[in-house]
Amino acid sequence: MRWDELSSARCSIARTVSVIGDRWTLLILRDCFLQVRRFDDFQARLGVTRHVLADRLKTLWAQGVLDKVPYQTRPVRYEYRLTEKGRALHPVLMSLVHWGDEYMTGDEGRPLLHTHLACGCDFDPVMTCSVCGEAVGARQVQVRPGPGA
Amino acid sequence: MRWDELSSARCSIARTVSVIGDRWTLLILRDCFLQVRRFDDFQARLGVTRHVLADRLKTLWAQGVLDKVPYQTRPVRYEYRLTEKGRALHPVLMSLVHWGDEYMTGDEGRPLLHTHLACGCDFDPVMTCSVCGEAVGARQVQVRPGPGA
DNA sequence: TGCATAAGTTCCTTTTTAGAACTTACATGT
DNA sequence: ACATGTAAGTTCTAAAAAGGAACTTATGCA
Repeated sequence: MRWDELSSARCSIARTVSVIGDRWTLLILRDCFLQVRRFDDFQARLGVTRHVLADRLKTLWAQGVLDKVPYQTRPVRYEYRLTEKGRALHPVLMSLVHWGDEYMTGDEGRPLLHTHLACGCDFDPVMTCSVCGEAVGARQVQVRPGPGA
Repeated sequence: MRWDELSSARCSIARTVSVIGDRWTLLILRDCFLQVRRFDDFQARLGVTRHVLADRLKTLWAQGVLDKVPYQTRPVRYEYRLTEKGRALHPVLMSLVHWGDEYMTGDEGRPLLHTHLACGCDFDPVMTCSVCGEAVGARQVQVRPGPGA
């Protein structure tokens, strides 16, 4: 399976990975959720080469994950903002953060704390079942073919 | 920031991405959750080159995400199984699946359905707050430096 | 002996990335 | 007018990674 075939695989993970399954793309998205919006800001924060950054931003825009919004004219310059489709990646990023907090944090403690504004508390993300609301573990999930299989 | 510097960044996403932020690694993990365990099975299912597969499995083993378990002697052969650290990546994979189901599925419907064995229903994963139990949206999360910042 | 199996490894070519400089279209200060 | 600065890329070359196919190792089986 080559990279460009991934998006047509009959697998939602493969399709998602075809859009965001890249080291730099995930870090760009992290910064998007932290309100970073401009080319040079991404570049300075990430240390990615400008070439790769331009390529990844173009892909994310083409996929409808990011929107280009003009923030000045003469010359026209655009900033990048998450679309609704992009904001829907929030659980992915939160899952990545949580795993890093749990398994990649040393004695110094976690780098960032997250506050749930609705209840005012620092929290960890918990993956739950949309039907019964209980937390879902890996061993409680069974998979079977769907209509698109 | 070079790739090998990622793991030492003061960011849990960067640290997580330094382990699993690769197209093939994510697909390998997908197959691990689907009970694929042997080299040739991964290779046949993914179509990844054997070279890259060997490299990614070695990295995942070195990071404690996969365990090598001998399943025969003469010659000794090992199969790869998720460790507890590896199973903890389940929410990441479920988030990726769900986003793909929502945004990358055509008219034919989703490729796979997931049943929550505890309640017996097909479900979608919902990211909730560990404190209040409510669903958490991107705009209800505020970030601030933690002890490891 | 000859063929098959499983898990890699090796070799060579193609693609991607890193790093630094260059370009374009303006605004601002001297 | 002219030099300098800013933002968002683009271009160029060398280095690193990935693709593809064949080869290796250790063993079982006919």
